[in-house]
Amino acid sequence: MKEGPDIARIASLVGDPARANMLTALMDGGALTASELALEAGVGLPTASSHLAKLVDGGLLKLASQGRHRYFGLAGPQVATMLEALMGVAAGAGPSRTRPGPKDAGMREARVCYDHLAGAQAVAMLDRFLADGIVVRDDEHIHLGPAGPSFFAAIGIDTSNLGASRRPMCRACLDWSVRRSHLAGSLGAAILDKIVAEKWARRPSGSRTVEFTPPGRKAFAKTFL
Amino acid sequence: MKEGPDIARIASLVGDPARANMLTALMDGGALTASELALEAGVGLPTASSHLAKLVDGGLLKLASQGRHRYFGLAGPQVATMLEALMGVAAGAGPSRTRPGPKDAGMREARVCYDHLAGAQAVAMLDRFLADGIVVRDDEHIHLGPAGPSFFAAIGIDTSNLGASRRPMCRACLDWSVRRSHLAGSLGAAILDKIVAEKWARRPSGSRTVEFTPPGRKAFAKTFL
DNA sequence: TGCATCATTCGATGTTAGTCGAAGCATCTT
DNA sequence: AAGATGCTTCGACTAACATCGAATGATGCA
Repeated sequence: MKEGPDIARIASLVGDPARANMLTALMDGGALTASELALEAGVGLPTASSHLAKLVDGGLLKLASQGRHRYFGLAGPQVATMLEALMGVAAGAGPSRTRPGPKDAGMREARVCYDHLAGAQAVAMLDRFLADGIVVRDDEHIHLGPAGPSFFAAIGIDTSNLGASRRPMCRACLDWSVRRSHLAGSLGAAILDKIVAEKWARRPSGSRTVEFTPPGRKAFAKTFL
Repeated sequence: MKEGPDIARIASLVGDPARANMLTALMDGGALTASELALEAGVGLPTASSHLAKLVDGGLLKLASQGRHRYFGLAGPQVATMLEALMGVAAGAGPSRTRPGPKDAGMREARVCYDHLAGAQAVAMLDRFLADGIVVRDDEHIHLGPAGPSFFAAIGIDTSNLGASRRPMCRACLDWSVRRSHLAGSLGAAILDKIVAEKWARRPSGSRTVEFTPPGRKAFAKTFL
């Protein structure tokens, strides 16, 4: 009767509210200490420690000990993708979706997903990339298209460098708010880096939203849309 | 502190082993009755009923009452996508990544997925069907192709009969071990029936593996590959 | 070396939720 | 109408686990 990977084991890890809060707090790709995560989850320090041990043991979190601080972060991009997929179902199937506040609207528009851009802007960007042959989609995988290298070279992103790492350059990541895919992988990360480096947008601390400045939004649209 | 969709709510739904088994059993997009799902999950009927009520209430399953039967199926493709993402993390981050035993190897090669063949052999079979125009794929749906009726008639499967049922004849089912699609639906079931009827393979009780006999494997390859 | 900070472990408590037997509904068949 | 089948509800039991207070361990600083 048991077939395939043990899905219940890791789903139950995410199933606890305290742990779920910790995981969502880490979805921006950063790493936090146990105390910070305890505050984030709204539980005491011993409780948080117990939860974190389980998450690390379960392979969802990776632990980086630095001196007396112990930083916890998501184990990898796959975990972030899984959490986004969960959010997509939760948003659609939620019982009574509390009306989206202004902050929530910003989240739908542009936010950080692990280390790349997500939200309506990110989905529109991938659409344009596909339309212009900058990337091509092969079933589930995404590859650099014929127009890709020159396009990215023109804006200062060296694609030949990105392929060197063992990490895939392009990946499709399902957007929970738009319910369509956006671009993840090292290329997606490089694009977010550029947006921040050019000061087109800023990332308020304590939130995943990405707030474009008025001129920054124009520049982003001109370059990527 | 609470932000975004209630991810823990639905993760905890998947977090119970019995419910997880039910959901994976429904990943081919088909619909099963409460009794069948109880058997699938390895729990009693009252327990299964309780679980199913929670899954429907949580928006993961949709219920189709037909007479005294009540068919449960996944609420939508997003749910399947989410489960797939969970499997991806579970397969990669699972601590019990024990070396695949002989039984597991058999599972990857050929197994039963509800009522049709799955595994490497099934994926190869669908590839051949697509290559020869026996079936054609239209985005997500699969239809009988121009060469289909005569092909199946030659081996004793009457395709005009299969369309009569309310159940779709062809359906794509994602294979968790190969990560590509194989053929489900009543046609897939008919093929598995033929394999068993011809005694090309046997199905050990208590397992989903399909064990081909040496001559049976040859006959299967000659006919379907 | 001593003190302060950060984090984990231990023990105890309370709540939640999965489980099944028996009974109750609803539907189809004869 | 009577029986059979499929499923749900009720009630009680059990087990797992989240939670916190207090104590212990680990690290860095003065």
